[in-house]
Amino acid sequence: MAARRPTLEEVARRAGVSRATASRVVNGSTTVAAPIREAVRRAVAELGYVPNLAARSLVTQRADSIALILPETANRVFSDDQFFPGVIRGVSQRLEAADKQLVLMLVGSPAAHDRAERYAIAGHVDGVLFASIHGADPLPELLMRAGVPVVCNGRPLGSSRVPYVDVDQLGGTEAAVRHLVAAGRRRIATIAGPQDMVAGVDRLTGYRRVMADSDQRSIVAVGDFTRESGEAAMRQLLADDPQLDAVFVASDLMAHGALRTLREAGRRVPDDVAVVGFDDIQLARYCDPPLTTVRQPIEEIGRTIARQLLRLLAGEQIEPAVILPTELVVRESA
Amino acid sequence: MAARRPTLEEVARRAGVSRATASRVVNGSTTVAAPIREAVRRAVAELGYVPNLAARSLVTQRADSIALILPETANRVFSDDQFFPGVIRGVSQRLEAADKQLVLMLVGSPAAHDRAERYAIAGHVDGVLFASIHGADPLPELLMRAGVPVVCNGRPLGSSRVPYVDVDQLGGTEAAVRHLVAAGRRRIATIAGPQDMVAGVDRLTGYRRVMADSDQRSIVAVGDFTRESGEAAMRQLLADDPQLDAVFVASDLMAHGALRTLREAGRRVPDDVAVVGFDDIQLARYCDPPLTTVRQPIEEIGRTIARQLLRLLAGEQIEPAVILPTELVVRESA
DNA sequence: AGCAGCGCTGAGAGCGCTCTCACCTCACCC
DNA sequence: GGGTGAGGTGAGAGCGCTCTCAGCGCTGCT
Repeated sequence: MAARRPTLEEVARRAGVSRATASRVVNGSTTVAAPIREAVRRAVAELGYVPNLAARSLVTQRADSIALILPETANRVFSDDQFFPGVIRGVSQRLEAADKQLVLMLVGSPAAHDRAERYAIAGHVDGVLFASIHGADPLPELLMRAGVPVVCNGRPLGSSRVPYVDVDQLGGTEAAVRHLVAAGRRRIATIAGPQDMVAGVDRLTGYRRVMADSDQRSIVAVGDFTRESGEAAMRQLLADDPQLDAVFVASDLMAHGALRTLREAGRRVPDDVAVVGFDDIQLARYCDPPLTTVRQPIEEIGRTIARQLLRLLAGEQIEPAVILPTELVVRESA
Repeated sequence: MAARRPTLEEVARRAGVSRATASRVVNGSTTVAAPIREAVRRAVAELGYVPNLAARSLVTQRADSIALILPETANRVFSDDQFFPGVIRGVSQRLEAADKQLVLMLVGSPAAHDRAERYAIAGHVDGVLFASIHGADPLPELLMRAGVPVVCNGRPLGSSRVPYVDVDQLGGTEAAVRHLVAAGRRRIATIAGPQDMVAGVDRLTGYRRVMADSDQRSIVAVGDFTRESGEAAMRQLLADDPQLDAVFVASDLMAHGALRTLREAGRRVPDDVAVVGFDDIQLARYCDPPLTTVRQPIEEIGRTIARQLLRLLAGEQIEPAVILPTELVVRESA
């Protein structure tokens, strides 16, 4: 298939030096005499030599690349139009600075799950980052036990000792719901996220807590963070309690769906029903009306998980958890 | 860092066989006696053995994984809320069936570009897929010359011999613009995509062709496929020709931005201005009004580039180009 | 009885690289 | 003039695996 590629041996021969010296030049060692260095460089250029990474990592025990595992189908990953890209961008920034290759792996199916596991344990990557973990996915824990450095985005459900980085879900949610209470709303419902994800669970917990504090009854529907599910959940809520005057929606995408249902049902936002989302994705600004929502520092999450992993790789001790702040952004929908 | 992992040697010793036999069992050879096979399996399980892929691919010259390179910043990649995920899903399906690992690489910066090049040439992957190529990016051609099997999504600009898969951009565009002409629109503008991408160029060409055929003047603004650019381009068009009664927008995301500008300018859609998009992303259905657009078989693109690459890897001869059909989807915006 | 042939296993080479260690050359100094 | 050490280079081991090839014990045929 692929043309045979030149080896270091050939480069060395052409430059009239030993393999060891050629290797030194390729790897930027300074202890090589200038003329020899030049000769090797020329040989490399002429042959179009590129080191075989498999051979290199076999001896160095490093792969100089790290995996970002998104345990989702590609659909979910990308339908959320700013969360993943933001995280990825943050991760990229940090890894690029450390000259590590970022490898993205989407594991939706069980087969892909297994393959990713083997891939990571087999030493193709030096460490693994997880984003958006579903349920008590055993993979992070499993990899950690196998000796692979791991950092998660989002507190893992279940009892896990995997270090993670999360945002202040509870704080953000409570700020949002209190905002509705303070505005005089009396029947505040919520569209919760999937209850097998920690973001789904925490945002519902925050909502319930404020409701209890202000002696209001909880009105709950559950979605899965997609637009369609937001639409359906909103219909459900209107059926359950036609009198509701506010909704806290656990993601902006679901809020977008909810807005559509409200429009179809003839409710004006925010006059009849106030709506608050979560995430502050780009779309939030383009909703009609623009969405009041909870902003999370998405890129910072990416940068932070990458930084923690790099520290781990460097042999440092790292915090078991890092919590980043959230912030309520008030626009027109509430 | 990582705990020392067991080697095949240790598995063999524990099972009381040679390394060769252990290897045979691990790789599923049938020519091993059942009791020995069992013993090896047990040893593998007990030690938690996972083959070192670097060592394996060093000798087999295969990596059993293929790269999908997205030469974009993560932002652009994901803001398009259905194109990339669709392609990725299609690719995943095919590769999973072939038991190959998919490695996604986002190369936005020049540094990442170089790293990706080395990564691919260094044999970390058996082949490379490209999606959404910018300008005359030399990377595909370069990799091909280096002996790496390559297939592109989208006809590469410039003179390239890299095999590709594309949709019928011209046909789709012409259908869309003719639809506007047939509806009696007399001042049809366009918001074109970036002119360093073939999708941007072709869709503008198609528009111009129909305009010329129907003796209408072209009214052109150029965006970069993002929502913001669509918004800005629409403002530009309204300033250039306040009388325009239709717009063909080269992507749904830009169309979403354009709709907002039109609403702000007080134009009713489709009464005052008809709008047609391109892509048929999910959002199109959620626009207000729902967007008439050109659907392209996104997942099929992914499946097709993957299939072509796998055929290439298998040593087959493949077509230099495969063109997939597009289809006009009429909703309410035009 | 002898030998071909089959089913199975083990020895060993070698994939392309890095890295240790020994060595070789020169100043430079006492 | 000999010793010392710095600066540079090469030989060779070995990373963990696959795969060829030889060899083992049998069966079954001549």
